[in-house]
Amino acid sequence: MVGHNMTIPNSMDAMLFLTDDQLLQGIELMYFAYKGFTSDPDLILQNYTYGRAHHRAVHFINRRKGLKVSDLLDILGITKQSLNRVLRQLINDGLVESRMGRKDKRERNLFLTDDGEKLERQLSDAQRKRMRSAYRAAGPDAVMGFRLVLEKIMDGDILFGSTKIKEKLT
Amino acid sequence: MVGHNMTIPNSMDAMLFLTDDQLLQGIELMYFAYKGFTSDPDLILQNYTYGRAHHRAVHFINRRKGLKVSDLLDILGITKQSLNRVLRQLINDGLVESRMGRKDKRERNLFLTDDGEKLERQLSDAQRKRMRSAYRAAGPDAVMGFRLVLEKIMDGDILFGSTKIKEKLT
DNA sequence: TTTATAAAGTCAATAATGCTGACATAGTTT
DNA sequence: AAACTATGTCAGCATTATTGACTTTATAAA
Repeated sequence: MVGHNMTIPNSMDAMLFLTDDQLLQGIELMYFAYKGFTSDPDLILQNYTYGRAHHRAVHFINRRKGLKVSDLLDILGITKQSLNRVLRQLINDGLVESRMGRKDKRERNLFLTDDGEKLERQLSDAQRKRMRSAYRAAGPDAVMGFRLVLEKIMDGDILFGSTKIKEKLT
Repeated sequence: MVGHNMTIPNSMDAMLFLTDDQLLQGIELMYFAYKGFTSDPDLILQNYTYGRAHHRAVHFINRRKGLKVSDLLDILGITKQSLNRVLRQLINDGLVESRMGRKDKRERNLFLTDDGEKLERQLSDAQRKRMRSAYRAAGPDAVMGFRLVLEKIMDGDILFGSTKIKEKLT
C-alpha cells in the first residue's frame, strides 16, 4: 500500500514543505504578518479622520500618478460607491486633485497635492521602514523567495478568473 | 561626495533589494497576495451568514482545540465585545462548543462541533489548495525565504511592543 | 443627428467588523 | 469578607464594504 492514494514525490524531503501542517503554518504566517504590515500606518491614520481605505487610495494614486478613477476601481476591487466616499473626502480636504481627462473629458485623472504627498510619505515611510528591516534581516535570497511565493499566491486568482492583478503591479 | 549620507553597502548588488522601489513593490505584493489569499474563503462564506471574523475564530479554535476565550482574544487582538458577537453566533448555530473549565470554572474551553469541523474543513481546503499550488510552483527554497521574510515582518511588532505574536504560532 | 453607451458622481439602505463604556454574574484569591 | 478575574452582555458609534436606482456629461454608433 506504499504510495497508494497520494502524489508520488520526487523525494520525501522535497515534499515535506507541502504537508497540511506546513500549509496551515504558512496561512497563519500570512495572517499575522499582514496584521503587522498594516499596523504602523493604521496607528498614524488614527491621528486623522482617515482609515485604511484612504491609505490605499493615496498609495496607488502616488504610485500611478494621473490614473483614472476606473483604474483605481480595478486595482482596489471595490465598488465606485465605496471609493467615491473616500475620494470625495480626500479631494475636499485638498489631498487629492481630480483633473478632467484631456483626450476623453469624461475621465478624471487623479493626482496627489503637496499635502497628499506629505501624508503618503508619512505612511509609506513607516511601512517601508518595517519592510526594509525585514528584507535586511532575511537577506536577498529570502526576499526572492518571498516575492516568488506571493506572486504564485496571486496567480491563484488568475487561474480562477476572479481578477487580473498581475497587470496592476509595475 | 560618493557614499555621502547613505549606508555604505558591502556591494551595490547586495543592497539593490533594499531600494525604495523594491520595498514599494514588496508592499503592493503583500497587499495583492493577501487579497487573493482571503478571496477563496470569502466566496464560500457568502453562502452563510458568516464573514471573515467567523473564519478566523473557527480556524484558531480548530488549531488550538480547547483554547480559552482569553487565548482567542490574545491571538485575534480584538476586544471581547467584538469576539463575543461572532462566538455567540457560532455557538448558537451549533458550530462551536463552549465547555466550562475543569480546573478554573470561570474559564471556557472552546471546541468545534462536527458541523464546525465541516465548515472549517471547507474553508481550509480552499485556502490550503491555493497555498499548496503556490508552494509547489515556487519550490522549497522560495518557501523558506517566504517564511523568513514574513517572520521578520512580524518581528517589527515585537520591536515596537505592540503584540506578542511569535507565541501564537505553533 | 438622434440614440446608445460609457465614465463619473450621488443618494439611500444595509451588512460585517471593529471600537468604547458600563454593568452583571460566577468563581477564585487574598 | 473583600478584591480581583474570566466571561458575557447591552448600547452606541465608526469604518468600510455592499446593492440598487438615478443624474450628468461626453463619446461612439446607428
